[in-house]
Amino acid sequence: MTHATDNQTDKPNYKKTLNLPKTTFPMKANLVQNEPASLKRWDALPANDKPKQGLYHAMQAAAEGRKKFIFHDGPPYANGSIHLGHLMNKTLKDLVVRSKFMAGYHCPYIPGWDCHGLPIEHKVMTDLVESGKAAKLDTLTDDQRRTAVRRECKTYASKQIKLQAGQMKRLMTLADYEKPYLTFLPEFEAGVLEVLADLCDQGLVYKALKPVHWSVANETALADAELEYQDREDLSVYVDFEATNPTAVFNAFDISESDHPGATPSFMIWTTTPWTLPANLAIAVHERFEYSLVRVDGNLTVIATELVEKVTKLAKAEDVQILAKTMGDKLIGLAYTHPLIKNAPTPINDPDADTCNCYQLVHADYVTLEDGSGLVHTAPGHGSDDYITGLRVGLPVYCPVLGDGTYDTTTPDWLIGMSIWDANQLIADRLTESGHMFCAYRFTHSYPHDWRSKTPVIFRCTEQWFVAVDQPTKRDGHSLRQMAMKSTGDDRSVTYVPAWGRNRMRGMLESRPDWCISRQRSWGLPIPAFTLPTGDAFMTAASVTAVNQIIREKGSDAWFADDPASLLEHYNPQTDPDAPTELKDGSVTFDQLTKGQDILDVWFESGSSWNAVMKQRSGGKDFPIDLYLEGSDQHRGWFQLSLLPSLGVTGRPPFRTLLTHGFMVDKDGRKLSKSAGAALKDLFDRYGVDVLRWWVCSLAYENDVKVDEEFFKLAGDSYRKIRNTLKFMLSNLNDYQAPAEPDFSNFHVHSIDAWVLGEYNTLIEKVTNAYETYTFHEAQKLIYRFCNTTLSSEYLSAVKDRLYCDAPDSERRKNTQQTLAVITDGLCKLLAPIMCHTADEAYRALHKIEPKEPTTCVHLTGFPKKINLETATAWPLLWQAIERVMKAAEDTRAKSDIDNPLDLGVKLPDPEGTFGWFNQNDLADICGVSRFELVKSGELEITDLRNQPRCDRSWKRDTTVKPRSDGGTLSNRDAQALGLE
RNA sequence: GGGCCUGUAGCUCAGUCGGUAGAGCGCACCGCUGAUAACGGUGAGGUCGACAGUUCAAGUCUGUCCAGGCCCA
Repeated sequence: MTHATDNQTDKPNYKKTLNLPKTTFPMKANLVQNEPASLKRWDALPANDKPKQGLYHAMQAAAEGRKKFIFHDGPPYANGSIHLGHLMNKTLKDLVVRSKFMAGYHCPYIPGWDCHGLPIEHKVMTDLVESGKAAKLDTLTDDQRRTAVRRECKTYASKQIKLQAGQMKRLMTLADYEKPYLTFLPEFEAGVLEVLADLCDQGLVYKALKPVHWSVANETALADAELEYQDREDLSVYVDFEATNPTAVFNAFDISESDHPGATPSFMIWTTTPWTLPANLAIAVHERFEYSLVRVDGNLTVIATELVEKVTKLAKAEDVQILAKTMGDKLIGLAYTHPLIKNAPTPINDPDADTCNCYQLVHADYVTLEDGSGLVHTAPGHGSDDYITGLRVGLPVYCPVLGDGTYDTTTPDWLIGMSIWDANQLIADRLTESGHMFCAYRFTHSYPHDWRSKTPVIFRCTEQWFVAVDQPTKRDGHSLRQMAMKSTGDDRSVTYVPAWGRNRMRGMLESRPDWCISRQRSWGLPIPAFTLPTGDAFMTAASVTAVNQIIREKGSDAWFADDPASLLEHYNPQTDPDAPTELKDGSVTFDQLTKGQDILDVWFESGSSWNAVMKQRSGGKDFPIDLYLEGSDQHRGWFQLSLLPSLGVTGRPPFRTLLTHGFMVDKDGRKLSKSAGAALKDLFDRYGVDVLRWWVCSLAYENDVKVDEEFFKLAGDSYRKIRNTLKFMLSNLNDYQAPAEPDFSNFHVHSIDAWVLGEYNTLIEKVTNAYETYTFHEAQKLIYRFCNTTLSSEYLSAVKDRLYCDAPDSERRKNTQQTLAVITDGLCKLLAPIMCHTADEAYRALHKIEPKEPTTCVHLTGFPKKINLETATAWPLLWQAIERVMKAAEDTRAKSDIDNPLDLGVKLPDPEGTFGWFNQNDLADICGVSRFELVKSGELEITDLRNQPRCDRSWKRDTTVKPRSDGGTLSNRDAQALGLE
């Protein structure tokens, strides 16, 4: 063999005789340019004989016949670009889809969008007003106008879906994007109405006047999930309501007639919503609290004893004197005079209401001594507690506030037509003038707001449709709440990840009120209810089913286009046991009905997706669903509102496992601002999706997730570490042709190759297990640790010498190359769900796939199988010894002028012969030294080998180095590699 | 105000049944220059949110408080 000589020393230059690493796999990932190319290549993947192509369909075709894993997408709202929250949610879901496939399941995934609802309608209406088209709408009939608005909304939503789907595809998420579920599609709408019909059938749907959260800005009732809490400054007032009969009050306090004070006593109430005072019909006290009759600066008033000091201090009262005390139950039934209204008013829509129980003191359990005066202002038309109290003691449901937030004609003249927000101050002023105001101050508290308009919400009584939570079902008499408590209780029918989701959900189900499912808007699925000439509502299971036949065929626009008679074309009152008698006996015909104006709460639609998508598309097979995965806010949202309909209809929960993730917060742990959460497009372009996915995968997602620019940079750093490890392995496999099946028969149990393959086996087991249990950050950590520590710093740095310097075909080198090939292949597969692009890039480089060949793809493989190979059991002990050696070597180098570890030798005492079977060349390579010797006794010794000859080729100073025939100084191994003696 | 959750190194996180606090990143220093916009080694760095309690012993159990998140009132 000939080789070049070094000009300066005249010695042979051996560099060109080494098997130096070489690969087409670049160090620089260039993700932003190269990821789209991968996406394009995957899109071209054929899916067997199926008409559809692309990676998703190829995977489905490959998975046919496997055990199914049913996973269901919670629909994001079809509005705006996707943001950091979507990044986390969609990536986590994709980790499930991909890891389930790789683990050997068939996991189809249908993406969905929540398309109806206020935010879109609001946006569209704003645009229509701005473009001047809104005026035209006013010239149309109601049905025409709503149809026109709906058309615009549909166009808008479709555009948003296209935008988001494109971004989700760029995120490399796999799903059936050609056939998503959209809540405005007739097929979906029909699936929702099926659920509604079944709930009607179970006797759970009713219409009633109830106080609901009402958005004044949008003139609609709001669901709990449509509220968001914001700080708001309000006027807080303490008001004296004069007793009608002073003597009765004094008697209640057991004051003898001779001691009666000469003034009229009052009852002091506290409220933060002065605008509800005109609707006051009662004052609630707690029968077991003690109340005091107090003289405050000359006035007589009643306050809970415990709160006297607090309240009077607040008002800066100077002279406070407690005259007498009594228990709350003595006060019940005492009458008072409303400071603003002479006679108790009757509700505008119920002129016959009985008002004889108004303006009295009543008992209520919810009275506390935390705030206020211990006497609670009660307005049944404006509060949920108040409503219940009103029902109990026989008060009318009086709500003098109209949908637009102004007072109706039953209020005093000076309030009629006025906005409640303006009335707050005016009412306070009036009370001050009339001497009823004890104290008023402004304060800030957290208050519910309409999530869309960001305006404060009020409680207001309206006619709404409800799903009853405590009503027994006709099926077995169990109420939704009972079934829900069972499913979150001990029967363990649902698994919660993390486990505390169970308690959280349980707490919410325990206390939730009936579900208000109606909305007063246009963009949604109409509630197919009719009004009879008597004014009564008509909606039965059979009528809903009948109308649904039309909707399934024509879509919900038919509700607005068709008349009642044609909508009820398939309805026969004779066969409907719940039909109203006037329809049964024919005294009322269909054309005398009027169509209801309400649409369904969007949560009812998404809450029916288990039926409208999963059951319906699979003919009932894909139910119940294995996994729902969403943010922890969905405990109240989609999770709960899917659970309730499913329990009502099927008697069982729709899901087997609920997995929740936390929210993004800033680097200080604070709520993320809107602007900080945006700008995802930018992140794609700066870091690449593989880096973003790697970052998501690293998150302890069950808690809040801190997000900051810095973290993406760090994720980029560790991405590069993985990439470099892959690159190094690939570059040492350049001259390696893998056999069809790897053969480990000539591997020594004590070899370092066997050791690393043992570590690799452990990795496979732990990582696949981590995927299985959705602990993706564990998988990420294990993979990173394996690349960084096991491979890069331990194995690869040890085998570098044999890869470079051994004869290319030496058994030792070939064994190591086979090891590398197997590990690289397996690593690509374990990484595939996370770094989709890079894993496939490395996999194709490993198998030397031509760039134009599209069919080889790591994503169509599966997780690697463990290698059947024994590993020496003494390795853990050996590594402990090696750690001591490394420290000693570092010590020696620090204390001397030796720089290069190859100038060192090691003598390790091994009196028991524990390490006797290990190859001492392996040990030297692991430590990066030239010689490693096991000795029977003595201390660990690091020797200076600088006076020993150094191999010109491998730079090692082992015992075989000597001058060779080519003029160089070489070790035996290097001489052999060059064919020299 | 209530329910659920979180707080451990500068950062991200482990820490099982209560038994002398761990890893990675970053940082500092050293080496290599045949993984090179790489690679290897060594090291510093902690009142475990605070306070009290139970215990021979508390990051771990109990209580109170502080800070933050989600959901609700």
